[in-house]
Amino acid sequence: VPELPEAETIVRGLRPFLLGARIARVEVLRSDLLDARPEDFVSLLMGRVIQEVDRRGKNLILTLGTVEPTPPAKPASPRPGFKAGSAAVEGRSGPGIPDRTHLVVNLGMSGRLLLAQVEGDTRPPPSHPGIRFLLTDARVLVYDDVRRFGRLRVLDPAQYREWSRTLGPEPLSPGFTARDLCEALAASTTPVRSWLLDQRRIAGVGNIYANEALFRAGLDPRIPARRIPPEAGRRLHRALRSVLREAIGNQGTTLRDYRTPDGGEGSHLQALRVYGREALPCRSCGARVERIVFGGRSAFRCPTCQPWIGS
DNA sequence: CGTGCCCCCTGTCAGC
DNA sequence: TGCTGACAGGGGGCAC
Repeated sequence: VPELPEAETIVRGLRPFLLGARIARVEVLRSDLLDARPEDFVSLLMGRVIQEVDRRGKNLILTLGTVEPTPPAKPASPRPGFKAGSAAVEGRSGPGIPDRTHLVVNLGMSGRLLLAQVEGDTRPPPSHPGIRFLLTDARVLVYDDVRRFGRLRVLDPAQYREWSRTLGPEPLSPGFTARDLCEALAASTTPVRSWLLDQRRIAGVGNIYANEALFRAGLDPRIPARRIPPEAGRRLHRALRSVLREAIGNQGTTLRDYRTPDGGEGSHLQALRVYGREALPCRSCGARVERIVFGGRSAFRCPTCQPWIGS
């Protein structure tokens, strides 16, 4: 489910509860969720403290700090000339263990990151737990995923930068301009809906918001990217940003699996203009919305509001 | 390198 | 009621 607005909602919901928490133990129940060997995955996370909770495209990013130095059992009297810290500050990190690591969580179609064992929690327990992160305060962060299309990986800072570089710009960042979009569109012949889904081009857009943005911009999803004139490219830029912002305001779109961190549903479903509305009247002109399948996925289009451009 | 197709996996729903 | 096929928010691998 999770596209950018859903990932953003999850991050905002979890952040206040996770910052500063320490991972005491990690249980891998479904190792096919990992690329790494389970024992390596676990050892990279054990004892670490969650310092940041963020998002990159559709991915959730937990930045984990070095283990805090364990206080010595008996306070050793500092010897003269002892440099405070060099060993202690590194904590348990030794050769090959970086100070900071990033846990990258791709939720696939049905992944959820849930905080369980919380005081007074009445939500049903995770139905398909895949990875359990046991925190030192007895709470448990659970990665739950019915279809197991999700992936979790731990990257050191250099690997993280390299991975992040393979993703396109964040569509909501101020640095992502209409001009950038127009120039990038001009370089490809692929249908614009497929173009928008490619994470290397823009990070975070999935099938729902690609279709919704194209409706708002008045563009047929099948138009080759490079045939979109600059004027329409600017409309698409504005449409993308507005639909993503509105969806975040609505806490995302719950079609089926997606839930906000507190177990609620995102309310953007009712705001959708074309996605999933095959044969229903266009909200703007009343014409029948049509479903077109290409690139192996459904696209939705109002035939009058989204005319084919030139040919 | 870019593009299109298949597959990963489970659940749900429409149609017979 | 039960079976079968289509389809679902994603993305990696492979052939062309």
